[in-house]
Amino acid sequence: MAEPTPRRAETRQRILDAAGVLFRQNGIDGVGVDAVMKQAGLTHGGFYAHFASKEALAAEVAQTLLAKAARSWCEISRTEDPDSALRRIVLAYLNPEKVASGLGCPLTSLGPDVARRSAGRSAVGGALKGMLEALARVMPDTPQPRSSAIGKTQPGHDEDRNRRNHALAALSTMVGAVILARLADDPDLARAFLDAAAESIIPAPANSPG
Amino acid sequence: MAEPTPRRAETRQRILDAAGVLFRQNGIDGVGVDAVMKQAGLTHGGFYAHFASKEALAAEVAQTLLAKAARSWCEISRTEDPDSALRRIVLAYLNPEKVASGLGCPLTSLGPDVARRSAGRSAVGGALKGMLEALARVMPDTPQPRSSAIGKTQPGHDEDRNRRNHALAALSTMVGAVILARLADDPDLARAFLDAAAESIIPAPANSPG
DNA sequence: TGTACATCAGTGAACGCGCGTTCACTGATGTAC
DNA sequence: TGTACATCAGTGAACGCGCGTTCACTGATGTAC
Repeated sequence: MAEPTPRRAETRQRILDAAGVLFRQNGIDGVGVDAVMKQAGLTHGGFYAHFASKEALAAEVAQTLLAKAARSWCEISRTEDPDSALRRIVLAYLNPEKVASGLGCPLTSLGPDVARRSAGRSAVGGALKGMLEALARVMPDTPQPRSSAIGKTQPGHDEDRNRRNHALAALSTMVGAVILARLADDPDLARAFLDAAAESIIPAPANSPG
Repeated sequence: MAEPTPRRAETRQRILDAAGVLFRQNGIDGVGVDAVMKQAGLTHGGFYAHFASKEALAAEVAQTLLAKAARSWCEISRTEDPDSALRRIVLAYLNPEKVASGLGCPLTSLGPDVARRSAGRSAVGGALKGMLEALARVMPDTPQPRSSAIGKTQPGHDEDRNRRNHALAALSTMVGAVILARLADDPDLARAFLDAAAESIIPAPANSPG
């Protein structure tokens, strides 16, 4: 009931960090509570003093990592001009070494797993919207001219809607490219997915997303 | 050593089909051999007369489903003009009911799971390339003009490279959009991912990918 | 056509194992006087 | 400063369970004569 002891909170965080690494690399079902606690430097018995269940841990891991990504994108979108912010966000997301490490955005490693668990889905909902808002803020408006718009909203509204659609598509492209790059047995093909995705999102010529 | 009996081959196919449904809906680790065999109308003991292990089944399920998708795309790309073929392929992939069912392309449900298993990765390599080739064949060349090309290859080569890059990015977008749509707890957001992805891939105005 | 036998697909009991979870206990930390 | 006690984070043995896998067996199918 009282405030959690500093030490307790720190241990809890260590468990979250350990699970963040292991779950992304091996999948939620591919890692036992035992392994998570060992990675955190503890024994498995103490786990349930910090989390109600392994499922609760998984949901919180996804939520925490996604919220961290959303905060980082918000920060970048506020401190840089839109073009360079977009560039930085996209190239960091598609960085080949990060992709190969299996770490990076949990959407690419845990997406389908989290989507199957209702606890997971509701946990990540807010962070996902945060990522989309940050991304929409740095998206260029209408890179290619759009024909036959229905034109019933005020000017400015359409721009926002357009930027939001670009953000939705761009996040889809990034998530898919990372998953497909990890799936490709051929390293050249893996790299090609990442490069093609970066090129399709970043308007200016992009030579090397490394 | 001899030819497999017709009955044997048919049973094997029933197991593959059952696993194709269950693995996509619940994940590979979320379904036991027991459940697969029950869904196929058999008992669990007979499984190992048809497959060496559950891992081998998983790899073959992914390979089979992906090869089927590649064949379907090839067929569409050969029998229709590129624009309508692309439209049909993309709208079928992003169909909201199919997405909600959890069936459809195994890349979206099993992608990260398969990517973690080396047997899985090597099993799907060929089919993945087949999908990309079919997609590249129906992709429009340079929807937006590309500036500062290095221009050292023959004309025609650049077009191919460009179409291939579009195919890589388009497949990434489709895979990501389906995963994110399933992850979104909000049905409007789910629909928005699918619509935005379709609109970003299909050049002409696309009103409803249903 | 009918009987005897070989083949083989599928059954279901059994195995060991690792998982998620519980709980009585230990040992360290912090407070009271 | 030092002792006695309460609190509490973490330990590790134990639990039941479900999983992947094996195997002796059954019952149906097909062949030989």
